[in-house]
Formats: sequence, structure tokens, C-alpha cells
Amino acid sequence: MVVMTRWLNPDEQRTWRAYLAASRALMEKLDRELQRDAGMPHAYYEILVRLSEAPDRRLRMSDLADATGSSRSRLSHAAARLEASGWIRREDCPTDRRGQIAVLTDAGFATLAAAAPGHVEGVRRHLFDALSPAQVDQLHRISETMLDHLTEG
Amino acid sequence: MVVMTRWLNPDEQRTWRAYLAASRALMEKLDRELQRDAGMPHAYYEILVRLSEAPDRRLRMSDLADATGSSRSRLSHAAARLEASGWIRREDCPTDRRGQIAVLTDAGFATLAAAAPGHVEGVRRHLFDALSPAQVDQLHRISETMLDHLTEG
DNA sequence: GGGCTATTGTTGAGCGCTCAACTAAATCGC
DNA sequence: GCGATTTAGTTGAGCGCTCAACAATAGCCC
Repeated sequence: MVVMTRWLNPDEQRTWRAYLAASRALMEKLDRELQRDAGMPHAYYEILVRLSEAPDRRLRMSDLADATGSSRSRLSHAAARLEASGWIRREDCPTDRRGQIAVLTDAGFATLAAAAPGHVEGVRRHLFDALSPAQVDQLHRISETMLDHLTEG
Repeated sequence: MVVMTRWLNPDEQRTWRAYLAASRALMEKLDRELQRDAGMPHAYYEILVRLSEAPDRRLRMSDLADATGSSRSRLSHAAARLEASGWIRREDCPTDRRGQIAVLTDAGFATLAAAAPGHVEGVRRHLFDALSPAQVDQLHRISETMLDHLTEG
């Protein structure tokens, strides 16, 4: 049986294209700034942030993968690089012999501390400075709605 | 002189993290679906879409780069792959001997036509089905605002 | 407790991207 | 017109990602 495609109406079409262009442009700009100023891509910055917020700056690899919305494979590759840079280290998990615990090193923390102000300033300049408080609230609700929708059905 | 960092307030912090997680999750889902069903990443799909909408399904490489928000280098690499797949072809530009014109082939058009319904359905299911009409309008305005802000200052 | 099954994390191949360097041709300025 | 500058597009190295396959261990169930 042939099912008719539910095409996007003109409003949806415009919204989708604007959303795509805007989110790509934003992430590219932030990624480039972070790469230039801190020598790491945004994905790696996020890993360091999550580790820095964890108790003792340490997290099981799988928890870190969940926290950063990453696949285990992606995180493994990233961890290998971050370890080679001296920003994290991996330890055996005492309670699960399969497990690994990623630990933020002092050098990693220092790098993060040095990178954070510039990056936060970038997020503010490129995103929040453009939006009204009402729009920030709307974007928050929209994003939470999307997230719920994407991580259940 | 030391300048204090304008950190994000809690609302902004939550908004930023929700936005990051939601947009990453959405794009990953759509990219995976497109790769599985059409054998191409979303970026390549966009290139084919823009070509399909152009007069005679042909565009100068630089115009195509602008239309897809891509660097010239990225588009060159992509074009090489799309050409190898037989979905586009490149011709010399008659009015500028440096120029190249990307042309969507019949095979490329057919591939796009086969991929489009599934992809559009995905965009609808994963994004628009979750949002109210008011939210769609908000997201549209927010995205346009971001885009203006990012592509001028 | 012994065999399934599920989970944890890693690995390698291959792809798409960025960045910098480059060629070639058009255009500007005098 | 001619040198200097700008623009169009490509290239290769290197990085980060996905995917599939894998080893090792944990948990389940009879």
C-alpha cells in the first residue's frame, strides 16, 4: 500500500531550514574558537566539563558517555586522545573488572579552567546576546520537549 | 587588566545544555536514518536538495557552498564523493575558466526522490510532532535571529 | 555452579571534516 | 596593458566520528 508522504508545510519548511543553518553556524563558530583558543573540539571540552563536575573529578566511562550523549566507541577514542594529551587518565574500576574510570588530571583541570572563560563568553556573544529573555525561555522549553521526545519513543 | 567572565546564569546554563543535547540527538538520529536508508549523510542530502531546486539542477560550486553553508573545501571533498557515486557531475563554467558547475544527474535525482519521503517523515516525527504550532513559530524566529546575529557581527 | 545472555570498553577500517597550502584565472589600480 | 591582489576550486595531512567486530567480565536462571 502506498502511503502519502506528509510533506512539510511552508512554515515548517522555513523553520527547519533556518534551524539547520543556525545550529550549524553556531556550533561551527564555537568549535572553531575552542579549537583555536584551547586546542580541543567542543566534544572534548564537554567531556572535561562533566569530569570536572563529578565527585573527585572521576566518572565511569559509561556514565561519562551518558552524560555527554556519546557512544561508548566515541568516548573510547576521545579518551585515548585526552589521555595522550595528559588531560585525563584511566583507572581500573575496583568493583567491576570490566570497568574503567576516567579521571581529570590537574593538567586537564588547568586547561579547562583556562579555556572556560573564553568559551562561555563565546556562547554568550553568539547565542544569548541575540535572544530576549522570553526567547531563552522558549528555547529552553523547546529543547526539553525535543529531548523528551527523542529519548523515549 | 583582568576582565570578569560573564558566566551563564542558571536559566541560561540549563537552556544551553538542553539545546546542545537536543540538537545533537536530533541530528544524530536523522543522520543515522539517512545513512541507513539512503546511504548518504545529511550533509550530502542537503547538497542534492539544493541542486534539485536550482534551474536546470545546476549550480556554481561557490553558490552551492553558500547555499549549504559549507566551506569550499568541504564541498570539494563532498563533490568528489558524490561524483564517484554518480549522483552529480562537474562541468567547466563557460564564463569563468576557474569555475565549476555541479550538475545533479538523473541517478542523483532518483536517489534523492527515493530518500526524501523517508527523511521528511523523520524530520516530522522527530521534531515537528513534538512541538506545538506556537513552538514552531518560536523556533523559527529564534533561528532567524541567531542566523542574522551569526552572519553579521 | 555452569551455561546463556547482557554489559563494558576497545579496536580498526573507512568516511567526512578542517586547515593550510596550492594552482589558475579574474579583476583592480595605475 | 601589466603587476598586484582577489577569488574559485582542489588537494593532502591529520583528526574525530560511525559501525561492526571483538574480548573480558558480570548477572541470570535452572
